[in-house]
Amino acid sequence: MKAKLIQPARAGVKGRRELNKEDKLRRIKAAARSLFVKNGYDDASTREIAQRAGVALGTLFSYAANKRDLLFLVVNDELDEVARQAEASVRPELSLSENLLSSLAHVYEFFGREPRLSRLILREMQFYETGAQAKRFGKTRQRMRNLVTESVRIAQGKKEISRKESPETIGLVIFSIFQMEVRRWLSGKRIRLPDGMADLQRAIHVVLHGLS
Amino acid sequence: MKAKLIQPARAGVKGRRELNKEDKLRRIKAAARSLFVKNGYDDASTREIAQRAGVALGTLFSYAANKRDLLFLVVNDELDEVARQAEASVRPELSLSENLLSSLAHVYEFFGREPRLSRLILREMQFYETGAQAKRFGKTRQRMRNLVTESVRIAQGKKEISRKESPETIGLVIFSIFQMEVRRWLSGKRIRLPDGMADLQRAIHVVLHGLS
DNA sequence: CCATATTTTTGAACATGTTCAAATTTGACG
DNA sequence: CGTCAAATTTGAACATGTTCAAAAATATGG
Repeated sequence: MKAKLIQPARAGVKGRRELNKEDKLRRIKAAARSLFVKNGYDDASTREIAQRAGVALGTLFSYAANKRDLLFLVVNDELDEVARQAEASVRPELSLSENLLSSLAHVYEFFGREPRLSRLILREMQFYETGAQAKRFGKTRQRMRNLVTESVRIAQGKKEISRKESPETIGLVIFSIFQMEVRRWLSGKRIRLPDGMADLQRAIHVVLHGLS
Repeated sequence: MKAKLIQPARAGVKGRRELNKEDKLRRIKAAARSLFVKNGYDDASTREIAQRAGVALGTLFSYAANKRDLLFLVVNDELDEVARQAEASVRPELSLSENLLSSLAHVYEFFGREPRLSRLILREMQFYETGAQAKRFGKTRQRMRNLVTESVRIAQGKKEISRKESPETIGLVIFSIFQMEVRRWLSGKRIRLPDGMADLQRAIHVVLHGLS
């Protein structure tokens, strides 16, 4: 392993090289996004994406390891922002149900914006772990799962729910339900936010109030 | 729509044509299965599958609409059998927890047999609805979901659990948890049946006994 | 500004999924 | 068996994801 021979001239000063890269990345993201949405994953060709971004075909693959990674490249920034909003919406004074629904509403809103793209994401993310962008995606999902667990912990602290089970176990159950509900919602013909949230609320209600 | 001009000579008598098709289908299934398991989905080439099955490349695509359908072609028979076993294991005299775990154990056993293939199935099935084999897969999944709902109905009939929620709603919640647990199990490094079942049991326990 | 090293871009080349017109095989009927 | 029509198979042809050696662009040091 050789050390890098060249460092940026001065911190905070961007050379031509860095500026060009940033601009290319922006163009590639925009081109990929619009074609994924317009044509779907399989019918969005890398050649057309490259052309629309104004770069050669090979350049695409120096910005994303492969086509799947290109998909994650498109959405990872947006998902980070969604996770941030979700985290910000948790309040200790609210009930568990209220906290869960207000956090997860941000995710529903995001996935509902481009259902077609969202289906691609949910399909391609399954068991996909290699590639820088996929790793980043996994981190964001973990943040969401931790957020649910944290809401559970708060509720247990207020004795709103039993402490017989660990917050991690309960959080995992709720997060599982959430993930499958989102998939079910996006599988439907008409994708309306209130319908999806109502189904989610009903499912969470079953867990919170139990079957005894 | 023209009616078929030619019918089999006599019912129950198979001509050369039909026999050849059956044999080719068997060979194609076997070849596809072994290469999917050995190389994974992406690295199992249709050319190599065709060669191993002793047919031309084009023939493959008259037996399966596309590569994904080829994957389902491989497992649909086995999954039908799994669903049958799961249905047969439900007994009215058992507790809900016992019924659920003994049904779903058959599915765990199946997916645990070839984890690599199972991951492919779970990934490729998401939001995939076109193609004959995919449709058949969906039917089998629905059977499993109905089975869970039926176990819930039995438990409600015996007043083992509350009737405040419909069996469908409760069944969906449990089925969601099951589906995500299987995925989580198959994502792990070491895939051991007892571990997976223990996690599933813990998750189901949370729902059954609630958080009040 | 020049020479040189490093980074970045390029597109031809390759491998693979899928299509389809032509060739082959099979079945029906005299 | 010979003839014809339908079903089935074939593999060349095409489009697409991905690689990589060569070319171009940029930074560094004199």
